[in-house]
Amino acid sequence: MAKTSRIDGPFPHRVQDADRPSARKRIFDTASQLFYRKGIRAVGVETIAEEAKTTKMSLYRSFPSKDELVAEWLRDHDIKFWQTWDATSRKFPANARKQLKAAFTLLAKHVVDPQARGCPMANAAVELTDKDHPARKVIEAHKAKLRTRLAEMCARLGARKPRLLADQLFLLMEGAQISTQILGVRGPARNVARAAESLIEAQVQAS
Amino acid sequence: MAKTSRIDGPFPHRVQDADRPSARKRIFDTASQLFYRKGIRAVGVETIAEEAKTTKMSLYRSFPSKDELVAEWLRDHDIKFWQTWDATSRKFPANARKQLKAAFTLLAKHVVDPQARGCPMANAAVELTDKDHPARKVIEAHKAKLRTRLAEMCARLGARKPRLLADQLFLLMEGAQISTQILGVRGPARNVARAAESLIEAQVQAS
DNA sequence: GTGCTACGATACTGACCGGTCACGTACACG
DNA sequence: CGTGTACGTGACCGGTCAGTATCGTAGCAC
Repeated sequence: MAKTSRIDGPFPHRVQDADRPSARKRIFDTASQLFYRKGIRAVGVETIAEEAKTTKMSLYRSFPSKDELVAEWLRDHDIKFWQTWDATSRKFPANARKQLKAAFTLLAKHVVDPQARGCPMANAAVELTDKDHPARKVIEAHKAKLRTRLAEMCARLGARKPRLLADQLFLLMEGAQISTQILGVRGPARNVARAAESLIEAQVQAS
Repeated sequence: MAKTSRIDGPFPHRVQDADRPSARKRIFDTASQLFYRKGIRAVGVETIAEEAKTTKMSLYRSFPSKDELVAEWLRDHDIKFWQTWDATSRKFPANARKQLKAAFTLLAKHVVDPQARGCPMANAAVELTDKDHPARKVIEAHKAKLRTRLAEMCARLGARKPRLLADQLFLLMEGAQISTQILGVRGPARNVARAAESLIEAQVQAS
């Protein structure tokens, strides 16, 4: 409850060993990795603290609860996701078709990484079945935004039914993320970009 | 370890109250429901036993461990899944196109059920990150079979690249299952059948 | 110096986890 | 009738869970 610093404190008060990151940052980074790799429920707070070379008390000084730490992790993922998304889009200004293609190329690259374990948001949604878990609204907002953004792009590239095409592309993205976790990098996920191409083509060419 | 009856015993030895199902069956059915609705890790063996109106001991008399109970649940799901699949296919003998369409109609119907929480197999894959969990090989075998079956259908309906189309359809199926858990029945999942139609059409019409 | 801040160490709570042991009993079949 | 089987009861195991309390201390600002 008695929270102190928000992000990392106004500035690092004590630089113990040269530029060792703050306990909060170490905990957050460690938790992010472990949650993604092993799953949320599979990782205890004690494990996080040990792996971050600190103690459970430091964890609870920086985060009100494990659930909030999870939500915080996903909020951070959301921010980084859209940063990457926007950076990729900026490479092709005013060309929604190429922007969309770039997004799928990026996804295809991620999905082929053997380290990858799908989408943190979707995975968390599967694990956290409790409707009022603080992370759930983060997840829902993230995916709703993705859906909207896709629809905007589809509209800009002149799809006949932008929202329909957006939903179809959405399904491909989610499908690719989940299927790597089961059938690996040689599974169906590697054809996600071509599937997107096919769906887009079907909606832009003259019927 | 000391397992006794396989499926339900040769025949019900003791019919306590009229036709009350065996403890094993009650446990299995209860566990199946709870695992699906709340998630695997979220449900303890004690909870299962209570809900099944029996005790933990009866659970461990019928199943060697919780992990094996989970695997058993998924094996059962696999069997029922293919029973439904085959029954649906039989309605359109020698017409792969209609069979495929029927499969997606079935999926679309399931995905619109507000009770549904996606695919038990995929969800389990997300939860059970341990590579040598007994359930993992069940999951992988199930999805590999699905991929193969789709490819066979795509070949039969005359797709130009059957395995590519199968993978694309696979992604749609997985995407629909996962996205209902986040964006609900009004989410992208409701357009899964139309997406499939579009992908199939792109591969059968003259290029 | 004083005070404040960030952090580490350790012990602890109560609840729950998967899994086991020992015992009792109702019922079917020979 | 006795035997075996399926099942219920309740206590129990060691371990882990999230979360808390207490105390000590190193470094900064003033």
